[in-house]
Amino acid sequence: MTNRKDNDFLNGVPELLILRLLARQPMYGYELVQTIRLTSDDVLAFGEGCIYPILHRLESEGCLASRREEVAGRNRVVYRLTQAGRKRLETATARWEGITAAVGRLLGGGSDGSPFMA
Amino acid sequence: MTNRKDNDFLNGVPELLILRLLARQPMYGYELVQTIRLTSDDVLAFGEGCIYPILHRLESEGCLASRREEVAGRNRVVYRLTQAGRKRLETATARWEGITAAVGRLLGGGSDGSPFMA
DNA sequence: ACGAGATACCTCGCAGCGAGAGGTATGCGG
DNA sequence: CCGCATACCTCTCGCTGCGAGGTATCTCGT
Repeated sequence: MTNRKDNDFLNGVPELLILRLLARQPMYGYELVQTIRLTSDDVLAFGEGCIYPILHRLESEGCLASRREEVAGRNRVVYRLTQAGRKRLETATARWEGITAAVGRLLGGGSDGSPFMA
Repeated sequence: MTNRKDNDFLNGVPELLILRLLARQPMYGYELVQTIRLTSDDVLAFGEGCIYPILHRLESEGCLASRREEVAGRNRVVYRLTQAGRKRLETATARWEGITAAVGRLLGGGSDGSPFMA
């Protein structure tokens, strides 16, 4: 109401996290959503409408493989990382680290002025 | 070619960096663009079409104050942070740190499984 | 027995933001 | 004198995450 958005502020991050979590162990969509929300203490709270499309896209790109599982009459689609997915995770991680490092440099940057027209 | 985009991957970050740089010292738009690009070794390279609108918006929101400067026949609009801007910088910084911390936790997270359905 | 809520999957449309192209003007170096 | 760097600006496009909406089953409290 007061503010248009409350938590936004990211980009490509959902994909990175999905990749990373699936590298650790196979999981299903709903579990990923909860895990991200719980582990981050609600700082990161991607809706299912954000996660599922990414899952489908990553699978169609060969980064994930899925397998249906029947647990207590409930249908789960469990995803695991493929080799291509592992590769994708590496580049995504590197990118993220590069960005946070750069932002950190700008943020923490000493009292010295800008390198432009020094 | 291969990939549609080469460097995207952020959100709200430009605003944060502008705020932070202006907290250090007053600067003009073009200088901000160059400083961010140079300091980050081209990792972060926001175009002018990204920076100027943010500058205008932040000023209209009272976070920045501008002053025209005539240097060698060249017109510069120098911005400085207001008190409100300082406040905004604080919350934006806190937000960014919260997010990177959360992502780091997810990324580095030990071998222990998800806290969901432990 | 029944309804609410959690589990589990899915899709669609909106809105915000950054990217990039395009546009103006001046000063300086080759 | 042409082009590049400086310096400002605006507009449109496309991507992506958000929220709302939709289905179905199982469980727990009442």
